[in-house]
Amino acid sequence: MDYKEFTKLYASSSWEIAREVFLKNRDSIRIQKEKTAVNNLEKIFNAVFSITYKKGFQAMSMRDLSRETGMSLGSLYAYFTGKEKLLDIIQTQGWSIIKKDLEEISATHENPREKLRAVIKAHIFLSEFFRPWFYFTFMEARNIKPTKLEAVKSMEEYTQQILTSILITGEKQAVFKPGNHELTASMIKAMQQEWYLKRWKYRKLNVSVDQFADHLIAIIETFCLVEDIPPTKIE
Amino acid sequence: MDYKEFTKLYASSSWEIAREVFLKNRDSIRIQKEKTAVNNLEKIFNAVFSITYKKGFQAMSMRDLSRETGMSLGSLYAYFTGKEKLLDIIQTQGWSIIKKDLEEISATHENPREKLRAVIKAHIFLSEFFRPWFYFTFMEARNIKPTKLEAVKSMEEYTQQILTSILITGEKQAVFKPGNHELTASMIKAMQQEWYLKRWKYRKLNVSVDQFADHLIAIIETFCLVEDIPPTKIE
DNA sequence: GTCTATACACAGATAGAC
DNA sequence: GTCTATCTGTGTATAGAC
Repeated sequence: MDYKEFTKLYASSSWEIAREVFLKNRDSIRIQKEKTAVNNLEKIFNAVFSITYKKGFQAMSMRDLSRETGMSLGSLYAYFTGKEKLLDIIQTQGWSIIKKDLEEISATHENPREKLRAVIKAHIFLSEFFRPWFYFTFMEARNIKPTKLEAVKSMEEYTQQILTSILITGEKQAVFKPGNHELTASMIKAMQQEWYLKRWKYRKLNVSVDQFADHLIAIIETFCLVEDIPPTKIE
Repeated sequence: MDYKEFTKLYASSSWEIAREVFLKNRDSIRIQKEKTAVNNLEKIFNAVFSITYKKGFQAMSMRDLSRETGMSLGSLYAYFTGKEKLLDIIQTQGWSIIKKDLEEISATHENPREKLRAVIKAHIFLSEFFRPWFYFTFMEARNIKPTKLEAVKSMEEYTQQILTSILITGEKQAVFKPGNHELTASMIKAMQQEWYLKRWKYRKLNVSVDQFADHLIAIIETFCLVEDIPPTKIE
């Protein structure tokens, strides 16, 4: 599967994400009409991403946000009770996107080798499609309250656990070599993260998301596979 | 070489770093006595790292810094002309540390295989020793002015270039396989970065910096080396 | 060299008209 | 549902005593 196919099958649109946020937070949002609310939420999120990419969430003032969205200060506060709540909404939704799609994909494949490929690719493709959400959740993780921070860390451990268990299962089936699977899983995560943290670099180098994912998989398969079956034989 | 040996050979102390900053910025620092200035600068840097690790530089107030250092607001402003200047000093010094030691090490080895190992390890060991500097320069890179930001990006490209050229030289000498070396170098950098961005994870997993570095090198050598010479044969 | 006290700008947030 | 006008706290930075 390449990125193009992926987007057709899995990715929900930016509007659908905003709608999900609206439904989840109806009690704290003062707007009644769904269409208005969802459209403006979408506008707000895009503005937040655009501003914070350059200077971070703390440095973004509500006046910045007002200018970028074209909405007044007063209006903004009808969509969230305060700046902190806005941060919380985006963070929570970000982690929710990651978790949902990753679980879906890790359930669909049987063979460990294919499963490993599918999960690695899915995560990279997701991070490409929802790059602002991924980037934001990572970079602004420090700004959330300690209680929520624990949730973030366990989320990191959870997604790593998915990879580790694939490697362990593969070893039992003699598909993968023995080794420190936990550490290998960490390295995979590190490389996946690179894609959304340093996009400017890959745009400059003219590396596509498909190339990037294939290269990562080549490195990991060379390291993990018992026999080096040429990649063309499967799929 | 392991981490313990490395620290004996290369790393300059926290005090020496502060002294270097003092000498570089004598014109903007209002304190005359070297000993006083250097001691306080060291205290200030440690306080900045401790506070910003939790909430970021923008969220750190000068009052926070005053509390953490035990110095008054007025005193702090004798060491730097403003908060922005403080950020600039730390960023500049951070990049300077990385550049200096990396150049030194990449010049010391001849054989491409050993050179690749040495450079990879050196970067990881450096980031362990100066973790607060590395973490800070990465996480707060967004807060610097666009002109300086270009310098940061070219720094990233420069360190990557060191790795790429080792891989290219190695390919010419038939030590490394052909491939997209630029992309491989990127992946190495991504994994190196993981060490200082997610230290909490490796502390929890009980992974030492030596283990981490060896695992990274094993992955990369398995992927790049023409023949898989057992690692014990060299060094 | 370091302190306390203070100036002044700008942030987040709300009230109330439309 | 959205706007403008405004309140109040906190931030950076400085003046001037010690």
